[in-house]
Amino acid sequence: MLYWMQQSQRVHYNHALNFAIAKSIEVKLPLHVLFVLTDEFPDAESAHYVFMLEGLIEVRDALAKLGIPFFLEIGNPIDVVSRFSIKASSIVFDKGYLRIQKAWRNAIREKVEKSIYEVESDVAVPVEMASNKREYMARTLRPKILNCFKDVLKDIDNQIVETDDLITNYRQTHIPKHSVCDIEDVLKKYRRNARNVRFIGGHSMAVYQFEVFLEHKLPKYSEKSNHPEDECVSLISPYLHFGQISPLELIGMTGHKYDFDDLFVRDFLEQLVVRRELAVNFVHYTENYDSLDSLPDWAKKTLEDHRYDRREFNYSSEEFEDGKTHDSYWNACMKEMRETGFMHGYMRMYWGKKIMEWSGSPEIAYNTILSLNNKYFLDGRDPVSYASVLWLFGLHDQAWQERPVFGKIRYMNAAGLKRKFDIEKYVERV
DNA sequence: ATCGGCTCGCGCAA
DNA sequence: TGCGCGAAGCCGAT
Repeated sequence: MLYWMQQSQRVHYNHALNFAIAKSIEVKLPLHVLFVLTDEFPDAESAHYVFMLEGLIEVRDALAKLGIPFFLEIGNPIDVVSRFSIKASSIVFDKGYLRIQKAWRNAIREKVEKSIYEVESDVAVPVEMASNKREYMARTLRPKILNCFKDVLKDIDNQIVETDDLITNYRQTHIPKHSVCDIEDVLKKYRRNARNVRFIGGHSMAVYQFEVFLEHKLPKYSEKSNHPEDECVSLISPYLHFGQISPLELIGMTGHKYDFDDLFVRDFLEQLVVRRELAVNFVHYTENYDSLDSLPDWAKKTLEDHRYDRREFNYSSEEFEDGKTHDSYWNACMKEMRETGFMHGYMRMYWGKKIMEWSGSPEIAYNTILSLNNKYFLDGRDPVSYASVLWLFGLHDQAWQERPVFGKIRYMNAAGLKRKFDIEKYVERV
C-alpha cells in the first residue's frame, strides 16, 4: 500500500491517511507514505520550503510512532510516484485543486495501472458535494455549504474520537529496515537561502497558535477582526495552505470551547468555511482561475472602458516590492509582507486595490499583485490567493459607482483606513 | 453620526 | 417578471 502525501501534509485528521490505514489493514499489506519534494513548484521560495519541511519532520515522527515508514524523495512527483507504485498493490491520493496538482494526479493515473483512491480532506464540505458548479458569489454558495455543514457538525466529535483512537492505538508491525529519512539535511540547505518569517511550520505549532486564538482573540472576533492594528485573527492560513492542520480539527477545537450559535463563532466560520471554500469552488470549477479572463462580464467591460484612464501614480513592480510609494500606509503593509510572510486581511485589500490604481494596466497590476502574493505570503499559491486577487478586480463582488481607473470595481482609499480603525497604530506595530 | 445613492445580476417568489 | 440583496465602499447631504 502506498499513500502519496501531497496536499494534506499531516497525520492528525487526515482522511486520506485514515483511508490508507484502513485499506492496508483490510488487505493485510504494510502501508508506506511518500512525499515528493519538487523544486519546480511555481513561485515557491526557500521560506516556503522551510515552513513545509518543518511540518514534514513532524509528519515523519508521528508516522514513526504508528510504525509507518515515511519517504521523502526529491524529484518530479509523476516519476517518483510511478516508481514507488511498482511494488504497491494500490495507491491513495489526497485531493488538490490547483492546475498542477490535478495534472500530477491525472498523469499518474494514466501511467500507473493500479487501483487508485483519491480522498478529499482539506475542506469542511467536499467541493463537489457543496455545489456542482462555479458559484457566483458568497451569497449563492453560503446556503448550500451551511446546509451540508449541519451534518458535519453533528458528527464532528465522533470523527475526532475516531481519528484520535486511530493515532493512539494503531501500530504497523512490518517495518522496512531502511526507512530513516533525513529531512533535517534538506531543511538545512533551504534555511541557508530563506528569508526570515514569523511562522514555524508543523501541526503542533498550528494547534498552539489556534489555542491562543481561541482563548484570547475569538471572543472579540466580530468587533475586532477588521482592525489590523489589533491582529485579532487566527494566523492559521499558512498551516491550512500546506495542509498541516485540517479545517475540521479547527472547527472541532472551536466547538469544544464555544457554542456554534455565538455570533463571533459564526463570523469566524464565515471566513474559515464559507469564504475559504468559495475560493476552492472557484479554482476547482474555473479553467483559467489565474487570469483576468475569468472575471464576470461586467467587470471585464468596465476595466476595458477605463484601460486608458490617466494614472496619477504609476510604479514599477520593483518600486512596489521595495515599498517605495508616496503612501506610508501602503509602504508599511508591504514591509509587513516582506518581513513576516503575512499581512492582515483588511490590509491585503487596501494593498491590492492601490497596486491596481497605481499600475499602467489591469494586466500589469494583476501580475504584480499575484507574483508578490505568491512570493512573500506563506499562504500564497493557495486557491484563496487566486480568488482574493481576482476579488480586487470584481470577482465575487458587485458593481459600484463608476470612477476613473477602477470603473465600477469597488474602490478603497486611505480615508477608509482612518475611518474604520487606528491605522497609525498599525504602522507603528509594523 | 447617519443615510441614501451608486450599480449588476443571481435566484427566489409569484 | 419583479424584487431583494450582496466580501470588508465611497461620497455628499443632512
